Amino acid sequence: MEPGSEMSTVNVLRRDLEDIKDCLIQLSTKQESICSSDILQTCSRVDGETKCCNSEAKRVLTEKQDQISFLLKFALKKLDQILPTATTTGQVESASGLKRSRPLTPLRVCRPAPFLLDSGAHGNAGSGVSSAEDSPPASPGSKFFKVTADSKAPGVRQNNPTLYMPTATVGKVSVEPAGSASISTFSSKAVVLSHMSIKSPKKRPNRSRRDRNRQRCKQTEAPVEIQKLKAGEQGKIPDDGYLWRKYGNKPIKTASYKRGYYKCRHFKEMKCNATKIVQQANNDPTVFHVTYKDKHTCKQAQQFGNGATGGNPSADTDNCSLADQISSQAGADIDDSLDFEPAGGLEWPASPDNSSASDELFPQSEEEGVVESSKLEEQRSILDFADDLSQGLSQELSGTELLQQVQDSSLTVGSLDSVHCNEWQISTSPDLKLHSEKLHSKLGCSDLVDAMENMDEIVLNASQQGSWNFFSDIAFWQPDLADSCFLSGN
DNA sequence: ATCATTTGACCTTC
DNA sequence: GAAGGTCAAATGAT
Repeated sequence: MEPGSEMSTVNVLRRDLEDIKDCLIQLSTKQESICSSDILQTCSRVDGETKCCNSEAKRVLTEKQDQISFLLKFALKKLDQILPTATTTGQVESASGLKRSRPLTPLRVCRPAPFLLDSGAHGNAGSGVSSAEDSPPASPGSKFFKVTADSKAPGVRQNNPTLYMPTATVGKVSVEPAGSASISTFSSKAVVLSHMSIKSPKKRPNRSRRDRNRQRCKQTEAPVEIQKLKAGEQGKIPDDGYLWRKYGNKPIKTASYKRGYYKCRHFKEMKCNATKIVQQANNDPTVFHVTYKDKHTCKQAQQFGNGATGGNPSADTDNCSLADQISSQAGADIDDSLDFEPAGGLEWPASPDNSSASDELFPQSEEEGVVESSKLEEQRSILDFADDLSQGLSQELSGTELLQQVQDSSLTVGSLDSVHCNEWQISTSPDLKLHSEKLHSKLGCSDLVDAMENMDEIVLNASQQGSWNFFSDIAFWQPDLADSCFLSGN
């Protein structure tokens, strides 16, 4: 891939994130309207005065409210952190004269209505203090679980006694049914042999320590790129266009699936050091996290132009960048996002060595080029968590779903009927429709849920085009960002 | 026979 | 000692 086209993909990704963020802000407004809407005020008042309101329905609604509030806050915070860091890019951007087309929208956090808080389940009843700020719901069946300070999850630090995260895998904390440990046959033969005091017939000649260190040193200096790819045909590992040879397969303690190790097929005759490690995602077997190390120096690199470390030649051969795809979707109406491109014909800085352009944008901190496995794990954790967040948002941020739940919960008191709900939906968010249309024209999606799903697609497309570094490099460039994304509170 | 994959020993790091 | 990465013999597929 040409560095320029990769950068334009990153630009598009940024714009999409900004749009999604704007949409989230709109929804936050909507959520605030939920909290203060006459409908719920009426419900609460009636409940307080006549006790005729369906308390179970209110509890469900409250829980939903809390979850939405928390997710909104989390998403906004995450996006707020990603966007300014990604678009500011420190010296790089200022040096190249890049300017934002519009200022970042300040973070807005919705507080659920105090009157909705039950004293039993959620506490803070009547206190006027938001529960979403301090204690997201953790009721049975909730999408949240509690992480204590001694957790090994990334982002969990001392002095942060409690935080809440969506369920499923987060860092090294995973929620799995007891007894689900995989049965490994690894080293079984060795165990038997050692039991029988028989030494394994396999014996490799010892390499000198200096040679091994030299090799390891060479490996750790290799540039690393993480991509997240969808399964190929029949659920097999995705084809990235390069020819690889598998040289290892290992069960990993924290992974449900074995990790595959691949070398460039020309590693011998052309001394190509490119390798990749393929790990199937725990929660979604159709998703593969592929870690590319070192560049192809073989004929494949010449054939495909070898932009990124592992690269994705098939994406290069598409001759159609993500920007092109979205532009074609949006037709002529790209509007103000166009001036987000480098002004004055300036190009994004290209990597002199033709490696991933985002290496320049998001330089690795500390010892440059040295990638520790723990950081890779952290990146994977972040990617997994992004999945969870996206899924959670898709499920929870549906206003219509919430409305449906209200309507389905036998709340027939006073004005809480479908007509008023619909009116409320229209009236409380006057800009939502406009924004949705904008999103629709740009991304081909009609509402926030679609937007979030589309985000996955965008990210997937970007990853296939070698731009996954946009996210993964953020974790390297600013590791604390990954941490802070997980923290609740201010 | 050749090539690719699997397997488990060996290695380093933590 | 556990865990993960790599090597090369063993095995399987064509």
